[in-house]
Amino acid sequence: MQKENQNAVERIEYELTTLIRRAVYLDISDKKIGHLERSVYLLLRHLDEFGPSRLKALAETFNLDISTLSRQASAIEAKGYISRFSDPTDGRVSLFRLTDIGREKLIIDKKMRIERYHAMLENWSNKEKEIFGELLERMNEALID
Amino acid sequence: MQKENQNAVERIEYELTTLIRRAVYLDISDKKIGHLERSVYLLLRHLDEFGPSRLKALAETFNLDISTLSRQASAIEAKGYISRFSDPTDGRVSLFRLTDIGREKLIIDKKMRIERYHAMLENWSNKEKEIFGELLERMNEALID
DNA sequence: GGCATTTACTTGTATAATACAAACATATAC
DNA sequence: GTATATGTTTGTATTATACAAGTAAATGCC
Repeated sequence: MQKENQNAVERIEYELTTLIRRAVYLDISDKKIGHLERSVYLLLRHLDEFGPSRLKALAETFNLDISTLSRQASAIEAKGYISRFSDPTDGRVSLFRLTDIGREKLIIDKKMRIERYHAMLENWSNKEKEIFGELLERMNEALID
Repeated sequence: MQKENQNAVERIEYELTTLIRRAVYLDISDKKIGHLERSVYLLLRHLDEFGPSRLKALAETFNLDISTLSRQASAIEAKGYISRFSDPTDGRVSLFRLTDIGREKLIIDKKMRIERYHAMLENWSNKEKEIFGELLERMNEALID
């Protein structure tokens, strides 16, 4: 039993390492899903899901330096996908929210991503997809430090 | 049924995107597993598994430009983890193989990675781990273009 | 058998994402 | 009201990457 368990974990380690390499590549290749960079997609998705956020909170969410988020957000703002407004209770804070254009772009890309996944997983049963989603969610929980 | 399927795929899309962000972060953070960079680990692992390889083949394996692999390999060679020798049948080709030190480093890091995964997945049943490994492998198949 | 073309790799250069540190603006504490 | 803390921006350095030019070796063709 110990041995089987060892093998299963070893396989997970191997496959996850491979998956990350392939997925990161896919994201920057010609076959990239949609039009938004992964970082932009994640930021828009976060604002859509959690509402207006400040830089510091976004940096923590994405495990990136605040300066990095500051530049990312400025770039995305320049594209018109998010807009900035001052926190009325604290003049130091910039809050960002999705613009209508940003929401539209997000919806389009999300749709494309989901379609791509549908195609990749077309020969999986519904049950398998459900289980995979659940296990991935648990894996993500486990990845939080 | 269509709806459930849709939700399952949506969840997979969401969780995978999140997983990639977390895993990439983990890899460069203080809590990084082991001592080797992910790229170095992957290269050593590949040489261990498939034997001596040339740059072009490695670049294709990792979906990276040959020039990138050339620099990576030189750096890893300088650390003494791999060594270079000429293909006796083709003087243009450099072949790389693991050195004893490289193999040792690989074994150490692999062990640490597997231990970390063991810890993260400690409350998963053996059956769940097996299924997750299998589904990840199928996902990786699906990610090949 | 020697020149043209192809192949494998290295090196030069540019770009993008990132972190860290310094600067700046605003808020809080005493 | 000044000193300190907080939130953000900007300057600088580093790293990973791609693309293009250069170099060395092999292959093809007459």
